Amino acid sequence: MSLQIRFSLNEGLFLKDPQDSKLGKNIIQHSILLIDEYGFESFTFKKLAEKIGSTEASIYRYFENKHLLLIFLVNWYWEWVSYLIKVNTTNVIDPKMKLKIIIHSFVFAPKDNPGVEYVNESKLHNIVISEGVKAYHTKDVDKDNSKGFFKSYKSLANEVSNVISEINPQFKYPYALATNLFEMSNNHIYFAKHLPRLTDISVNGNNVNEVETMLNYFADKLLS
Amino acid sequence: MSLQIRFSLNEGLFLKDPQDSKLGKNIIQHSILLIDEYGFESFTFKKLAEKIGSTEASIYRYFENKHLLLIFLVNWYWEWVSYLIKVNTTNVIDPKMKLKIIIHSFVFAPKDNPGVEYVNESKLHNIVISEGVKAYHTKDVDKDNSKGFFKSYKSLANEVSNVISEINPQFKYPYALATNLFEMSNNHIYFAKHLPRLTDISVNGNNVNEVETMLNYFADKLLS
DNA sequence: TTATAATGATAGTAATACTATCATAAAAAA
DNA sequence: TTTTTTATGATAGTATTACTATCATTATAA
Repeated sequence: MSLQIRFSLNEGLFLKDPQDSKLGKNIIQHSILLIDEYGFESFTFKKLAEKIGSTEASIYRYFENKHLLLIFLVNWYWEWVSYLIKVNTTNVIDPKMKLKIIIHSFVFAPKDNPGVEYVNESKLHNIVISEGVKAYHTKDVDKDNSKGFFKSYKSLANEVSNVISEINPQFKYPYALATNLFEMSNNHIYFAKHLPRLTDISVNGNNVNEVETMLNYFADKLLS
Repeated sequence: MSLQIRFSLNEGLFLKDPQDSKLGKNIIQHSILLIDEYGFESFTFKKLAEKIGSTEASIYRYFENKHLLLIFLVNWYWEWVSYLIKVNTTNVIDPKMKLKIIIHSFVFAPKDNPGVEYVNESKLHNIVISEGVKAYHTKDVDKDNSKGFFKSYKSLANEVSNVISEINPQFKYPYALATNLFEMSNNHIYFAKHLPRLTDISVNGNNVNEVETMLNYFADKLLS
């Protein structure tokens, strides 16, 4: 019954592809649960090993360190969003409609078809919202970037910027708008939950309708 | 000759106000230099102690941990920006002009009058850009927020949102636009330097003119 | 059935993030 | 000035983290 999705993520991110083995899938599954529960700083390979009844040494055979694991998860998420967008926009020609669907796809990503048994997309989305920026806010960012660790995000931004340029070829900032839509989405969901005075929208439970409305408003207005 | 600016920061951020003593000022001064140099993760109180010829124990008498020190620095930065905005917008009545000056103030904050001898505003700005998000992306965010640790940022966002509402009282997202201008500024300076495919602008040296132009364009368009 | 690869078990190390205690120096009060 | 208080320095110690190394065992594939 379940989709057998398997993303080709940058091979530098892992020592051994975790998508290929039971233990690897376990690492992915429970690292998502634990990072969501403890936060990235308090998450350790030791806790993870205990949780899955394995050992630190075994986990280190898959990931060099927890930072690369985080980048892996974030990439997985963006690949998943790209996949959703691709599926939802096939046969859509109107670029305005496309952008609407794109926005819907990533704001509601975790609600749409949970596709892989060992990935809790909703919690992964929470991780991207709460910890995602830490993937590229490090002193290693240039080194990591040169290894292609952010390719998933960059190619997604590229696709969205193309749609933006289709809507309005004169618009000067298609990349900035594309990334800003993603960043705003994550930021304002986070603000609504934790720092509500920094936003106008509210998120009740996991109802992110207001975020979608806001992003559509911003996009429409900027591209008009 | 130098301005004797002294910001009243939330007292929960420190055990002893570092602005009150030679050692305290040394801690601030060199923590900025070291965080800028090593990044927040690799920055330790031990390294800082060595650098200023003091001891870990002494630094712990000022700050409970490096995370609170980071929040302190970020707050200091936002107080500094608030101060600049206040100075630059006195006697300006036109809200559109006000917003232009606000944008200019925070994009060029480090270039305008370095005001405090022991704070390198330019490097502090770099820290806010590279590490600032980590101040509130933690599992303690709600606890920290309830202690008022993010008040400086929230009150700045509030002031800017008031100007936005003056320009266009019908605009539905004054807070979101205000915070987005700040976040975009930091993000896209960072992108331009490290992940250029995620933005349209470029930053040559420390020339952030294109960022200012972009933010003005976004603000104008959204509020028209 | 034997080789090969994957995992587990255990141990060990350097660094981090602290806490505690006591001595000394500097500043303020008497 | 002398005393008291406060700030800082020096040193030591602990639990945890982020690994690395080695060897044994169990699956899997040849």
